[in-house]
Amino acid sequence: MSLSPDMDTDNSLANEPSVALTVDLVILSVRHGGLTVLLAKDEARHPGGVWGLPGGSIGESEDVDEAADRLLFDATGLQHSTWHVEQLRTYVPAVSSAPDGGSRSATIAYISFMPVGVDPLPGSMAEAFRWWAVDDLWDDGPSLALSQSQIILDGVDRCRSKLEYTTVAASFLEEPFTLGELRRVYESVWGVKLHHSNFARKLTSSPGYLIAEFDGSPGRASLYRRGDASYVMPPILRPTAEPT
Amino acid sequence: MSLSPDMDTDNSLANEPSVALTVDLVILSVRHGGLTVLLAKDEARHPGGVWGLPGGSIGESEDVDEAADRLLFDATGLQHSTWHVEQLRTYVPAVSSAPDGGSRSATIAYISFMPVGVDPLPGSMAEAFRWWAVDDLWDDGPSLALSQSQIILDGVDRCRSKLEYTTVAASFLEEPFTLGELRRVYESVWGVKLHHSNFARKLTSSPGYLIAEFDGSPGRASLYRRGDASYVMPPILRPTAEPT
DNA sequence: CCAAAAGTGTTGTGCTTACACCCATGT
DNA sequence: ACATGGGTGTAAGCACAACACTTTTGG
Repeated sequence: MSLSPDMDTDNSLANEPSVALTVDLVILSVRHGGLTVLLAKDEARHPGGVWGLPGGSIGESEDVDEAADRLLFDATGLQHSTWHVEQLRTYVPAVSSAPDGGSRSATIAYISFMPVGVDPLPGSMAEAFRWWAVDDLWDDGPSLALSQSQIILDGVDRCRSKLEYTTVAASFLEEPFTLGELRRVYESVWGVKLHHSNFARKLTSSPGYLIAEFDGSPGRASLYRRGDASYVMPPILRPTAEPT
Repeated sequence: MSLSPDMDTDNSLANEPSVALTVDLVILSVRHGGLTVLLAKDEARHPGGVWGLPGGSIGESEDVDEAADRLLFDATGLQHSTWHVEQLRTYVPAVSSAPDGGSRSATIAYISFMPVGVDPLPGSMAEAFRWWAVDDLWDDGPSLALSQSQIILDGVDRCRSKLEYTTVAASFLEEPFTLGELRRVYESVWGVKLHHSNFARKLTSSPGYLIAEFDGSPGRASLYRRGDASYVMPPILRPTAEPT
């Protein structure tokens, strides 16, 4: 049917139209007891005074992962060596549905987790940054482009499920942290309540998740740092309403 | 440091260089007791007589998911409505490391699972297709571009881990299938042996995974179809050497 | 003095594992 | 007849959930 080797499936690197290749960052954090996302009011990237995801384009000397690292630095002003950054997904709408109607756009979305206490510096780029609670985004939130909403939704989904079987929850916290703080991360992201004692047992027995830094007695909370493990074994399953 | 709003982080859709935006397909199947990947010998996409992943470029009237669907049809000649297709990752090397040295390339990789009994039709495009065992790919396999090897590795990793907590294993089989066939999919992909009785109990008790079509007595195997569930609850964990 | 948070202990339940056993089919 | 594959049963072991209890800190 569409076996057309000469026009559509052929891609000899020359006759491509101009493609706007951009990186969008879904930077998440746990603040005020809920999951929040960092949005930017950037007239260049999001014209019309609307809020949107921070990001930018890829430099010639860097690959896309390096570009995401650099743009994350641009948006937050801080090194992120201990933070979690991963590619989320790439969005390429049909040309006809592109905003300007004519040119191809491709958006490579990344997701990153940032601890509290780390705040972006809005000054240098005349951009305004703000944390928005993701639960209120669709009710009280700012006006967002449809594609941006979809990217945020996908990023939040990825975040929620990654907490189950990886150790990324700890990257929402600055070291050292207590088990109670870590538990509140899970509770805030998932919107559930977890048993403090069983939670502590499960996390401390997961090999490589946590490194005890200060051993606390019943009154004083123990302090921990992130271990080397990336995966939690066995996984920490959400108590209610597992996906079916 | 790299807070350079005017040149690097600005991406007003106009001044982008030509970007070759292509879709690569990692089409996996379980054949001869092991995981296999479909490679194409396509002079247009992979010059020099080397093997590579099937794929192509995105048409103007379609988004990237639709393009992956269409290209999957082109490579296999068969509709895939019941098969599993998902985006894997996007690869954008630095411009300096591109094959022709000058232009930007972006490869959006998709992964798809195909049952046995479905074979691609190589004729119409003068392309040669072949299934290659992924375990032998690095020893006895064809010469592959480095980027293609990386994409295949990432796809196989994604496949192996998705078997644990989703129902995609069933998409490696044509309906109806028996629990033994499904068990051999897990065993082939993971390279392990599973207890037949406990495996059957676990799978049949996972809500929505399987729909019994023919109820077998102890001698005759029951036949099943895929259910509506996408996730396995609880997950089927690999017996040996879980990730840490 | 009381509330909240963190650590420790205990017990029952449920699931998984491992193994044994049975039934039907095909060669 | 026997090997193979599939289905059923069961006892041991383990993990987890739920709850009670203690200790410290903070107001």
